[in-house]
Amino acid sequence: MLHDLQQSYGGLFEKALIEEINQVGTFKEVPEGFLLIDFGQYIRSMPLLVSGAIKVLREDQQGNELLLYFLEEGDTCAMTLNCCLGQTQSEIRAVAEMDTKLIMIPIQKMEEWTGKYRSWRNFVFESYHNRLMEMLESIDSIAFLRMDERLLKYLHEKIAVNHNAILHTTHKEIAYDLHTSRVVISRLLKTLENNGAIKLHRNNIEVLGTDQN
Amino acid sequence: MLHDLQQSYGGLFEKALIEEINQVGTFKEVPEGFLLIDFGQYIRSMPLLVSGAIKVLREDQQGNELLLYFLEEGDTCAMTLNCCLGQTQSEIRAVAEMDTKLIMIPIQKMEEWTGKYRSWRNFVFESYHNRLMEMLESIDSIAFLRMDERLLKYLHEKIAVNHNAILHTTHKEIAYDLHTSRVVISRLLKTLENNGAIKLHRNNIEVLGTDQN
DNA sequence: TTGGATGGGTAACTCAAGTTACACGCAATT
DNA sequence: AATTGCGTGTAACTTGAGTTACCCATCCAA
Repeated sequence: MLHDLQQSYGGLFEKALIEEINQVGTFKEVPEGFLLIDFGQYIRSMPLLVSGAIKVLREDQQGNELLLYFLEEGDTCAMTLNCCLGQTQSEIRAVAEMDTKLIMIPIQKMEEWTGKYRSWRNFVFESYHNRLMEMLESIDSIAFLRMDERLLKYLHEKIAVNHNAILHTTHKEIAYDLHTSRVVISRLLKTLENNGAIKLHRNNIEVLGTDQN
Repeated sequence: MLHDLQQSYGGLFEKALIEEINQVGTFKEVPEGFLLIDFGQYIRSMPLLVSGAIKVLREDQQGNELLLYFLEEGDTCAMTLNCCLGQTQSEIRAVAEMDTKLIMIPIQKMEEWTGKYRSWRNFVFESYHNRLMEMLESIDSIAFLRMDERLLKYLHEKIAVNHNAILHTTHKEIAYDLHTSRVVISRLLKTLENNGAIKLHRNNIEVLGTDQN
């Protein structure tokens, strides 16, 4: 774990903090699709992402989902920070987008460290900042873009976190993430294919014209 | 200013911090409609709200707006926090919803105080928390509600911050805030009136069935 | 008092997106 | 080989909301 820690957070945290994390943190490895946090759950520890990616989702009253953003290496879950501090329930669902490695920090340490380590404080502030920016991005997409534009953006985000221009997913799952119906996604994907932006296959989508090809 | 400070933040901050704020902060009083921050501006000070309310907006590429949330007494602008720390430009526009009193803190103090005062740290964290929750609320509304529901919710939020069930506003302004067109708002308002939820007058809307009546 | 600006009402049309329904192929299981 | 479930394609219809156009009323300044 120490190696992973130094790899991902060595440049960010001072030595003493790295050591503390190494002592009180627990290493966790979860497979793709693993449900890390669900709505209404109380959170007892805070995740630091070492590798992989996490999908953060919101749910409406009918149980339909909406993707908020992805977390990647070096990120932490700001919503978790919130819940820890406020002792409130989780407002979001977090699912492993791929096989993912994390270090879990007991929440008691959080408060302690914010007083003790300047680098930790800055890290927490920066996490909040990043999450707010991602929420803004998300609002922009939902409020200002048409579904076809949102879809294309989604595909490119997904490529970025997966480092692979071939997305192993289904139309149904995309529809869940974008809070629409499968039929709509199939229709729009077909149009994108006709425009030469992507190629459709069973269970995967090849996105053309990206750096990952 | 000291009086206002103690009124709004006395229970929150320790004495020493209140005194520091009193020394370095500058009191500011702005009229309704005053543009406090605009997109792209660099921010040199951070506002603490003493009384009144502030409307925080996002803009799309065509220059159309979208209301994100309101700030009230005891709040601060988390987006400002962000911008101060990151030295980046403002991502939002902030407009006084009514005559508003603020205390402006030079941003250099922010960093200093987060190390020095626990109450300040908690205040900043809590502000971030509140803003994230409001962004979530905002996303819920945009993504999950129909325009008529969003409109009704908007009216009630507006009543809450104005402490008055008669809203002095125009259909056009509501349309801006909800990122739609005046015609759509007029249509929906008329339906609400026919359902007995509101009464329409020139330049003001009376919302029925609230505590403020 | 007249003309312009602003606020609001309403009809008619367009379009993006959601819904329903059904067809077909692929893959795993029996 | 037959069954079942899943992933996808597509047509036909519905609906919420954006657009255009034109109406009238109020208010204010020239």
